[in-house]
Amino acid sequence: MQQGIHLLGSDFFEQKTLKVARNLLGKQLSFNGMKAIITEVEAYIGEEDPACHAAKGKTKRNLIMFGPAGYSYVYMIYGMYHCLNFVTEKEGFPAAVLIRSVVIKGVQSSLLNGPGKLCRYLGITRQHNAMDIISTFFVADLGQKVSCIKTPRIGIKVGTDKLWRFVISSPEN
DNA sequence: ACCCCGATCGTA
DNA sequence: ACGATCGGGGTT
Repeated sequence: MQQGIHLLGSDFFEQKTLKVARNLLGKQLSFNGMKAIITEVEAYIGEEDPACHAAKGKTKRNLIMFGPAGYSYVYMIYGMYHCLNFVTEKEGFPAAVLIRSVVIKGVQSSLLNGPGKLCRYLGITRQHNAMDIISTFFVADLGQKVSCIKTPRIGIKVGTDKLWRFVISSPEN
């Protein structure tokens, strides 16, 4: 990788999920030779969060969410799409951040502005579940400061009372 | 074996 | 507003 770029490891992800989510905005993710800036995320936090996949306890699918921070959680949705998440918080506490939108230089935003779309474009599938983030997605802090807005999460029927969606509102100060 | 549902997306 | 499409998870 380039010099001066700091890759985010388990120390970054093993924090409160809302903090991780907010701080993932503006970070760079590298996959299949493409560099994507994260512009929209959502937090899913614990068994008390009805929208979290861990709300009904541990299953084969959501097992990785119960493990230590710093691993990917990729699942298939609606039989056609995949969603990329980064597991957060301490082992035993199931939580993750869903990557909902990214931008890639020179790529139409319409191909990247949705969790299913960005996985399709980047080539992320279930085989990328439970991977070590630092050596698979190379999430990097480029030192870019961004501001953001908070909104309710999208596309869910429960848990819409929480403002757990974070979107970049302006690229720089 | 069967049924229901979904952290989506494209089309209408 | 709606259908595509199929794996996960619970139930019979």
